[in-house]
Amino acid sequence: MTKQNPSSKVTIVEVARRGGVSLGTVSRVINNDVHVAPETRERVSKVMQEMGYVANRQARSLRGSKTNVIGVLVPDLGTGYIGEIMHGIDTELGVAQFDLMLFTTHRTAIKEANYVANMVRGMVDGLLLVLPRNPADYTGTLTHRKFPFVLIDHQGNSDPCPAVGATNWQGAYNATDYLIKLGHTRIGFITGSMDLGAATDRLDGYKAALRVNHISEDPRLVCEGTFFQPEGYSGACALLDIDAPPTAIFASNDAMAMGAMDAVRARGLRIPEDISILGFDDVPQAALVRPALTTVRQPLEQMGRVATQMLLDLLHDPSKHLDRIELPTELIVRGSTSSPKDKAG
Amino acid sequence: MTKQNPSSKVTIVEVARRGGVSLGTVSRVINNDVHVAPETRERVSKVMQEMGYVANRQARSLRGSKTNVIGVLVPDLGTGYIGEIMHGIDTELGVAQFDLMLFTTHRTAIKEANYVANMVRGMVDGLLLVLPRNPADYTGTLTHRKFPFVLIDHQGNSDPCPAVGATNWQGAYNATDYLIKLGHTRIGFITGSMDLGAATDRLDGYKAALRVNHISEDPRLVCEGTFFQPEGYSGACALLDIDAPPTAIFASNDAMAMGAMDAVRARGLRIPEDISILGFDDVPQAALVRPALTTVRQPLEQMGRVATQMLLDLLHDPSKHLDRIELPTELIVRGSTSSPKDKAG
DNA sequence: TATAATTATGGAAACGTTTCCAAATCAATT
DNA sequence: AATTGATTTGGAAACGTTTCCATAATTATA
Repeated sequence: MTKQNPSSKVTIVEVARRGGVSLGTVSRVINNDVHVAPETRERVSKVMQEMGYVANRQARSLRGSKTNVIGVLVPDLGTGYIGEIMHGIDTELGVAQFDLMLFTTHRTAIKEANYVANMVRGMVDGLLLVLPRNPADYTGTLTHRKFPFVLIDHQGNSDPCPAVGATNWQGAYNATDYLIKLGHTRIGFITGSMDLGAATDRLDGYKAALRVNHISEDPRLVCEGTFFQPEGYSGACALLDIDAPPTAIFASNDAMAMGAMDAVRARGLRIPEDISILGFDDVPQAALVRPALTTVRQPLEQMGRVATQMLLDLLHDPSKHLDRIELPTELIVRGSTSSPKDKAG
Repeated sequence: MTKQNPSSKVTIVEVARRGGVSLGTVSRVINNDVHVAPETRERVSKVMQEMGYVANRQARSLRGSKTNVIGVLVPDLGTGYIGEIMHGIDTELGVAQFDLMLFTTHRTAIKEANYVANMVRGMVDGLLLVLPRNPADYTGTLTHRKFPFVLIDHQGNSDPCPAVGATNWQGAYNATDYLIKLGHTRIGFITGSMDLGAATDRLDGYKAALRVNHISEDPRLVCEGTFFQPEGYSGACALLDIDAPPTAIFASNDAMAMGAMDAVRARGLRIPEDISILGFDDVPQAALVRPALTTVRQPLEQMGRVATQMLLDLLHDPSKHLDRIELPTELIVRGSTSSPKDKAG
């Protein structure tokens, strides 16, 4: 390696001088412009390599008015759920040679909408909004300003806009139907945050499956939560305390399902022999826990990938009109569910 | 609101024209320069507000050669461990008005070192390296180029450089000593990746506590893992299968401890009555699981905060010489540990 | 009142690129 | 040999700031 002076900044003009060409030519070499003689290209390339040239992103962005960076707004990190989505986003951005700027909601809880509208302006070419809480606050502004964005995992209960979600209703329906087919008739349900479309859809899917199978709804079997693990614990406790307790508990996400598993075990009951437990999401941990959790798989990683592709599409052709996409959920049967043991036995 | 034309870009020159002042004056207003008449300041501020002016980050960075962005390199996301650290980083960056660019290692596994050395150049003012695998690859380059960086949670087994860690040895020592004081004499240990300093330190702390308490080491009680949950499961199974199985299992992190809990329960044994389980890290989930996990708390959030402060310090005064900092670990006693039941009983 | 000292403002250069236009080189056609 | 056409290259403007220097305006001092 003959790197000359790695610490001092080597710009395009240095390269031009040393290569005996003009700025324009160097730029053309960098950007693979056709209009440059093979011989020149090679010579300039060699000089760049030797000098350890690295393009200045700000200058490039300033001139070209695109940053090759996309912003991702997440509520927090550290959950398997977000982790999976991020993985998908990250993978797809990697192949497209984009970088990722991370914004977390907890950091600027108050002025979130303003933040999205202003701060981000000029720093990123587009925005991926993961699990937005009240997207109506910004989707209007963003649409109006023609700023490219895609929502991930939020029910478009307002104006239609580019979004990626999963078939929550169908997933919950299938899972409930599966429990019924196993022989369960009293199935407890722990909801998610009912202000989220995903949560209401799952509840509706559950109810629909009961109805279709001619099982009457029992309000005492439905217990409200907000997607956090401790509510799975307390919810399951409440469900086990009613007169005719359920033989299966369907939690609206895996975190609550794991809380429910703990509650069931704390009562000295066995899973799945005494109580079946079913979750939603299929976070990586669901397969690692014992017994492994039967759950409705949301293709989280894929959702991240698809959303990213949509956004890149949008960047490429801003006039393109994209709408909500729903990816299919899938029931993953593992060890936490089985037929109820015979009551008479 | 009298925002004029939010979508078209309003620059400093527009503001200057409309405010009847020069570019320089507008810039001074923006940057709170003292040399501007109060009256002028107010007038210009009002114009900026009316026109919805937002500074262009690239132009600013280009001129000032600082981006107000710091880069964070993480192995992956979605673990509570990383999540906590990120939270700390994020909080501290928030108050300092910095933004966060995220790079994940899994994305560019191969050329990680090159990536750090080049791609990042000019995009960020400094780098936070979380759980770097082989930092020797880049610390050299970074130091040489005088690029500010701080390592988080890696044993400085090579040259001294700015880093934040925790007292792994002491934490493991204390935890083991606690188990011994409870009456345990056969304590199983599941290691982390032995290529990481943190893992070897924990093992050494465990051994030291045994030695001090005159308990002879039994190699069969030490079982190698790499910090992943399934190894906690298989490790615990192996430990339970030996002739005189342990009455307590100390896993090198919480993920493996949870795997071990599953294994113990799968054998029909109770926690902590039959077997005590002890973890390391104190991830949020440790408190949520039942029984709640006794563990050695690493102040992860604080480690993220401290590292960020160090980096910001370094940005402010590049000549400053910072060294490794170790934050104290703390034993958090919860429900997964107790005295061993009397063998004779 | 004239001069010096202070403060506020305007003007222009610079940051490192990209891109457009014009000039120059070269081969091919008449 | 002269004209045309294609290809390669140089030169300069532009992107939106910040910062430095000089000038203008104001106040204080002699």
